[in-house]
Amino acid sequence: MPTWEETLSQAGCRITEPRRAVMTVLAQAERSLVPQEIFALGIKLHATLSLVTVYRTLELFEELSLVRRVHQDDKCHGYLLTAAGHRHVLVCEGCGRAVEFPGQDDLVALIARVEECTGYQVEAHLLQLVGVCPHCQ
Amino acid sequence: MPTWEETLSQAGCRITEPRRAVMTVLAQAERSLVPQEIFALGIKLHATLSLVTVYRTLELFEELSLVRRVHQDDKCHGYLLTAAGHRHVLVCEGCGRAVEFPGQDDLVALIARVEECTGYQVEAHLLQLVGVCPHCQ
DNA sequence: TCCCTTATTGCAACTTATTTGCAATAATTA
DNA sequence: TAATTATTGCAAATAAGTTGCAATAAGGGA
Ligand SMILES: [Mn+2]
Ligand SMILES: [Mn+2]
Ligand SMILES: [Zn+2]
Ligand SMILES: [Zn+2]
Repeated sequence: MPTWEETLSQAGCRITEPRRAVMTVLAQAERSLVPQEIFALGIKLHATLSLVTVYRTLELFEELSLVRRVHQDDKCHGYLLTAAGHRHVLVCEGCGRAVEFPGQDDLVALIARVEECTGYQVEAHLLQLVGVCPHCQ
Repeated sequence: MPTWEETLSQAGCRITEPRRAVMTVLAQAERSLVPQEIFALGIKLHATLSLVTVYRTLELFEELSLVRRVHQDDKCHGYLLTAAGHRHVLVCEGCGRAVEFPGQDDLVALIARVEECTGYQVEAHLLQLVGVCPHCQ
């Protein structure tokens, strides 16, 4: 698996200080962060970082699948670094800490059944679990 | 299962024209609608309806589990009438038409495994499928 | 290493989206 | 029908996200 720098380069994008800052912040985070939070932490790493750039960077990173967006009841636009190969996320409702887990196979049967019943052709899915992390129990 | 009017009454809330309008709009919708859309349709049923009231009504309805919020890549705040007993939703990426389907059981094994692996205690889940409806195929 | 080209940034201004205070209104209950 | 009080709509305030544009800084080649 390529590094994020390689992914950027191969996409013809430049590796810049603001992008480095955003990536570092996300890499060190132990829960999903909203743009505002990423900005607040990122400005410590790159003094001239702007919120606008955070938005643009997240959009780019999401396109390149470097980050994933998590949906919660309250805040809907938290961002999380994408773990390689994993697809699903489990978020702690106490502290927001999130872990990713594989499990594609578990849904295959379910999806087949739903397709049969509804006539829809399922192309993607969003599975997100909410719970309490060991820390918060 | 109680009607939405009963649910409201039992919660000590009043059954008003604006709320009736919002509920009617959602009941007639064949896809999830954002507040703005609900307002546009609702004002035809209740001429003095305001967008502010739509927001407040949706918040109330969501608390009472009368409506559910669907999360999509683009718009994250679509609302859908809650179908009794059902938990999951399948949204058409073409036209937005949505159907709900049961399937709690399918996730039991997966959730047990995830709890084991992560130490989290899973309390809820968000499973949303995206596909193409028969209409759009 | 220095230059050149051009992707990227940050500012400022703008557009939505959502929230809140408050007086007027309308749904209940007696 | 009247009294009570939840609810509404307006106006104004926030918050969230977007866009135009000139200044800046990657990074490929000389
Ligand atoms: Mn999955
Ligand atoms: Mn969302
Ligand atoms: Zn926690
Ligand atoms: Zn469709």
